[in-house]
Amino acid sequence: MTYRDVPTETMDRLFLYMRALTCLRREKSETVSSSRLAEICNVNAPKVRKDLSYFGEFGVRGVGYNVNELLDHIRRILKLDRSVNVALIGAGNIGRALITHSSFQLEGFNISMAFDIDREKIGTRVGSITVEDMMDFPDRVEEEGIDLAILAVPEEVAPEIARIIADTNIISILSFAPCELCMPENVKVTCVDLSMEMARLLYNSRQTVTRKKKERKP
Amino acid sequence: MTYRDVPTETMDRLFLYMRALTCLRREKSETVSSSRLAEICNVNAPKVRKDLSYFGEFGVRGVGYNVNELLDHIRRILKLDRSVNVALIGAGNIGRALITHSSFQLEGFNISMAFDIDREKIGTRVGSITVEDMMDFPDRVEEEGIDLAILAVPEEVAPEIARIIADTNIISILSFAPCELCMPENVKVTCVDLSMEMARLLYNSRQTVTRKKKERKP
DNA sequence: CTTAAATTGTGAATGTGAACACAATCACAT
DNA sequence: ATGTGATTGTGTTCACATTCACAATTTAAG
Repeated sequence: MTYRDVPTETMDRLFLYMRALTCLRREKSETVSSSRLAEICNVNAPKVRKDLSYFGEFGVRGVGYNVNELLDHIRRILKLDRSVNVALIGAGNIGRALITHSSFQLEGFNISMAFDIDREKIGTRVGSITVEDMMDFPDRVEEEGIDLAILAVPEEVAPEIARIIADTNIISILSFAPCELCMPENVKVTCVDLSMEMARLLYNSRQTVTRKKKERKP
Repeated sequence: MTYRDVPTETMDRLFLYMRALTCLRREKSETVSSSRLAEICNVNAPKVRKDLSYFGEFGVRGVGYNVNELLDHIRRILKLDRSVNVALIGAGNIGRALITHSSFQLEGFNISMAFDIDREKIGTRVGSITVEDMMDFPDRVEEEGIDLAILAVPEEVAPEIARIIADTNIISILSFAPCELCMPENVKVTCVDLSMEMARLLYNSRQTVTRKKKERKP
């Protein structure tokens, strides 16, 4: 099932709603109103309602939305109702942080394998995972059914690694290398660039007073 | 100087252009055409030209844009022509990764101080920085003129730390805690949630074939 | 000097998303 | 039962952003 006439922006916000609902569930909230949900996500209430209404009538008038129910609906819409297998490439500082920190292991994403090209690191353990040889990556990925790769290697080796990934059937890469990766067209790469986030953040803080307040993109 | 009638979206894309230009400069490119810049940023060429034209005429017809010159212009527009002082709070795995990894120390952002509440960590060195006591944070921040704080502490202590920050005049926080922080209205918080990034990425990869290609938001 | 190729800058048209007001619905108290 | 307060769902209007086509300008070659 694909949702053809749903605005791209709405689709985007669904991920925000998902995160907020996950928080609310953790806090044992039973129901949530559109205005509360909007508040958490930094949007406005009518937008929340309109967004949700594209997919059905999930709320109860006069009451609000059932947190668990709505979360399930959204997860199904976003095709996140099955858990996702993630492979980490690069067992350096970032890699270790990602595996160790529980907050990244959120809801259905589990980093189940780690790879490196460094002989020193291969065979060592990070958390409960043993670092494997990057040479074995293509075979192992197919065996284990990996959906997504996290690229946490130094910029210099990123292109080399990229070539290895390109030969597998992985089509989703989350990269920490601050550069363009050369990839086949069907492979989607998201580049995590914290300095860009900081720049945006800083700019917006500085504008708060002078500029008409406007909601920020997620 | 504020830019009143510039679309929000244009403002947002400026950060993308900045990153791309930084890359290009590193690769010693002298000039760049709108189409090449568009390619790197995953947008289209007319959009790049229109965006830039809101701020002046930076290009040369028949030739393109001078990389250095354009980068300077954009940095000035985004008020990033002076370097930004960043304080890290939390000297755990993430914190260490941020300091160690050179790619985060990008262009004008320097993490110059680190704080923690853990007695064990205070006084230790991370890279070239000595971890200080969080109790001293308010004073030290004022002394050193910190523009932005990175919050890389476990979720449990995040609210406590948030209160300390709230009493300083820091108005920009980049948080790795996957939860809402209670902050005064004028303080902007950007929450880095990698699992949400992963979810978006995965959804978009899966849609590539069935859905009409559409540019992704930055 | 003239022509061709490349590339920017931009006004007008088009498309898309946001806002808003209000009708519809529900829970609950009396 | 019935009214009241709360909250959702949505059609319409409006504002904003994107696209497109083309004029303007530059470089380079003949």
